[in-house]
Amino acid sequence: MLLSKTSEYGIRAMLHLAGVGGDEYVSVKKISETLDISFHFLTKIFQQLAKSGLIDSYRGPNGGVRISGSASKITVRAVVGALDGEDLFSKCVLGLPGCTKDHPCPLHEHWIKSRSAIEQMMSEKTLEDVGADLRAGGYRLKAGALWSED
Amino acid sequence: MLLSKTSEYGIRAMLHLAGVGGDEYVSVKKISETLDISFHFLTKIFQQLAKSGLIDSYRGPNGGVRISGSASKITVRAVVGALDGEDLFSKCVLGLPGCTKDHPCPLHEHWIKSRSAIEQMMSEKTLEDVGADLRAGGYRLKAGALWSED
DNA sequence: CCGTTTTAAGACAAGGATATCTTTTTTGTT
DNA sequence: AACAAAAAAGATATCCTTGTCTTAAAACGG
Ligand code: FES
Ligand code: FES
Repeated sequence: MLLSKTSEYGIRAMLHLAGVGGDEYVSVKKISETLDISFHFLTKIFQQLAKSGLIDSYRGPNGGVRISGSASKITVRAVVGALDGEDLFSKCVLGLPGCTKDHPCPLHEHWIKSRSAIEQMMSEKTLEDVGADLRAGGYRLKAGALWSED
Repeated sequence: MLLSKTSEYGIRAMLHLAGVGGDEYVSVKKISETLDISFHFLTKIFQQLAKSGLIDSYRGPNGGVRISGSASKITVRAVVGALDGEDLFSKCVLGLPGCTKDHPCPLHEHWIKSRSAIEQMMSEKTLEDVGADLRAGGYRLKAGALWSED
């Protein structure tokens, strides 16, 4: 699998926040119910995203999480980096240590092209872009239903 | 991680066999020592590859494994398919069930392009091609040393 | 001040991937 | 026939990811 469940859930949750828009705090409970993701697991994921500075969190009644700063400055690439780390974007496809042009495995030249394509794809998608797509309709963030705010 | 350890090891072992060339049986023990891969684990992997028809195996003294049929007909793509299955080449990047144009997630259009690029990269690399590359020199299949037959 | 809502943090359980070990079966050699 | 070499098969162990549960801390409203 390309991404861990942690990243899959984390991206879906962040894209959902982008779709909702605004700078209101949304409770993790609500998000987990809307997207059919385990509440406790999602809580852990948001804690990681908070430590990475991608979200703000606030406790107490009407608390929750929200995208930190501007959604136009955060990319899917950043979310993956915060949750899964840099391995996908830096490591050898065969798992050999030190993937460089000087010590290539037989797939190196081809792999780094695909790897860059993935990274670029994730880097050019800002949360703001996806939020607009979601609101325009036709896309989904969970099984069985098109996106809606709640 | 893109590929499981099973696929990483399996590809390295198959590429090694391609580098050795010929239709002699090579013992799994020898391969595991040459590539620094756990012998027992590699045995399991070759058993899967045998069931998929990508290798022949033979027991007893001077037995071992060899590429089945022609190395020019087997691709890295086929090895991954046999060991990790088709998920990488068919599933939604966000893990949603049923990745199709009709029920797209917000990353669908971009992801299927990257996904196809990966599949094509792996499909155009035959074992024969890589075997020739290895023998020409300059590539590695293990940490710390360029490829050699043993 | 007290109770409720919410995130934070930590403990724990279930599962799969990875790794190791032992036994069995096949084959070749002496 | 006896022995050795090698893959096949199965049992078990270790680790990491995933998932659940419990308790603590913060914030708000009455
Ligand atoms: S060394 Fe293998 S992809 Fe770079
Ligand atoms: S539906 Fe998500 S990649 Fe196709």
